[in-house]
Amino acid sequence: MGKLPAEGTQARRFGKMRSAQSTALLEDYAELIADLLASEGEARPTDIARRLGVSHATAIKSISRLKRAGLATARPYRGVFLTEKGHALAERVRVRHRLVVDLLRALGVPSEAAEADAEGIEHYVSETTLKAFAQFLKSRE
Amino acid sequence: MGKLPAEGTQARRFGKMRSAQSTALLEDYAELIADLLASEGEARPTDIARRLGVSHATAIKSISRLKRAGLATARPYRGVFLTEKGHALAERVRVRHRLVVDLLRALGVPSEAAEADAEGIEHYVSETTLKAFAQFLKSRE
DNA sequence: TATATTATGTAGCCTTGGCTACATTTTGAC
DNA sequence: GTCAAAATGTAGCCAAGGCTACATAATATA
Repeated sequence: MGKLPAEGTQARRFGKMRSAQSTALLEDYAELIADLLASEGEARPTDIARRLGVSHATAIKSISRLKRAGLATARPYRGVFLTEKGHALAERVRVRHRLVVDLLRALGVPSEAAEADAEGIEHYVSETTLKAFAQFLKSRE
Repeated sequence: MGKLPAEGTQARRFGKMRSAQSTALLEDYAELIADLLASEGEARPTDIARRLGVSHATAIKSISRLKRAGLATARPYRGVFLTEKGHALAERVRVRHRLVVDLLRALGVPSEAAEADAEGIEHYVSETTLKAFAQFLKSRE
């Protein structure tokens, strides 16, 4: 059976997980907005909503959270843009996403599953683990 | 840049992620309750709360969700038990957790980071990816 | 046994992140 | 330039999952 870790250790792990969970959504929005800006030249709430599979009302509400977090700016009827901080986050997320997908692929996970699973996994991978992933991929070349 | 996947594909991936997110907590509770039952002979709300790092009130509320989901039973002041369904879930989660930790370790992630990250990652690993993990580990022996 | 401590349970509040329904603004087609 | 369609925004609802504060039950100790 899963021999129990010390109470404090276990509580700390779960706490870390909960905080990762709360930033996961912001990360996804930032990454998607960056992608839309790059490929379409603009990021409109309706497109964001369609791509995330949520209602436009939900997307708009989340966008205002991004604004509150200092990650995005948006004026009514004028699309969404990322702040410096938002761009930096999006870039970090993009790199991490790529790394997770590449690792899964290297382990023999089919592309579609790798892309889909990475969407969830990426938010919970620590720097330490990311380094190990990169190392492993490099050693494989 | 992250070339955008087709709209529908992307929306489906995010939807899957959201549904995984909503079961993650139930999975964690089931696993922890199983561990406590195995090692202590009982699973008390206060212990569960301490191990998850939440208040006992939060734990009790979550336990009632487990009951509603048919995963657990509990009578006032008498501890928490798992139903058949709850046990089955806990067992599946335990196996998956082990596999994820072992894989991370095999990739060179230090134990503590592997255990901590697995806590978040495990909920988002598909059957397909799990199989690939097992295969990879086997090929390494 | 009486009492203090600990565990459990309840109530009520908050934020997040979904939704629908409705109002308003912009845009595009005539 | 008008008017219909599409996009955007607002309001209000819900459940999940946190919390604190308070009440009650069980247990351990003097």
